[in-house]
Amino acid sequence: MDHLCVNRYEKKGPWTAEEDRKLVNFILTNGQCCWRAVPKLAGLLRCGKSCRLRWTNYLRPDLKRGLLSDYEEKMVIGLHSKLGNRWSKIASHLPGRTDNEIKNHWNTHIKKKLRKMGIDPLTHKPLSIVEQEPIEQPLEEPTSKKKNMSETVTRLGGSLDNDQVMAINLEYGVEDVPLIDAESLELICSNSTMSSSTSTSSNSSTELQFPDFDWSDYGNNDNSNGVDNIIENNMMSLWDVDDFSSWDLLLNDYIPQSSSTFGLF
DNA sequence: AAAGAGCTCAACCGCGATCGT
DNA sequence: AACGATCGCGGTTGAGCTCTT
Repeated sequence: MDHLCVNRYEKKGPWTAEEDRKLVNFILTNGQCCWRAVPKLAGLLRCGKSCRLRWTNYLRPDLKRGLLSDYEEKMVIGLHSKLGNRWSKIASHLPGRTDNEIKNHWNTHIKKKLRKMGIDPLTHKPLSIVEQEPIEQPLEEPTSKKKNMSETVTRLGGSLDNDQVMAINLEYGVEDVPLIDAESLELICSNSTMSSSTSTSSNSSTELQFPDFDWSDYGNNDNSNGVDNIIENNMMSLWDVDDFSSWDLLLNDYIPQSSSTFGLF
């Protein structure tokens, strides 16, 4: 039993626009700290856990929205072959994506896709082989997994080159996709030279750009590991221009329309 | 047009890890 | 070292939406 959510007066279920507004306002003003105290201080009848979840999975301004691109999907498959169901680890390699989002996408799309292609989503081996072998947990054998991942990407017609595949493969990595405080947000918005495209599609055919935003300046990003930098550099190109359009809404005229935050999606 | 089936994803639950005393 | 509080993760659920018949 999680004693963070035991108060019977605490509200559950879908978040309202008003609740979202309160939480966003509070965090942008005060930053993230002590989730247990957040609901009380923000005037919410929610438990801290629920607030944290809502913020990390939905309200965080650095989140990408929409379906994963082909490239992101390939990254997820590759990372999954290496890390298994460690969704938060996988998400840490995909800036702007949450563990929950990746987990959902895996369960609803990628699993089926792989099965359709004759690949076992658990082992990343061809189903015909898997049927003859006892199930092998992905985390147990690092060396064979590198091969598996490469094979998987290749089978998918993947466009990842060897460096990218190796980068994905390396043990653990970007631990901290930096969170952004209110001050930083203002800085980013004022510095951003992004076009104000109004496209809402996350279509991978869209030419990708990313803002002139140096992540190393933010948060506790103490990754001294060069590998992480490689991964980060590769992944930064995944940022969708349109994601930053919501930041203006957050900071200026955020007028909630529904629980679908910011009415953008 | 209506009903049922199938799908998606936000939110919840429970557990283990970590931190502070 | 022990214990309670808090956090974060992965699995699961179910409401609402879309598709099919």
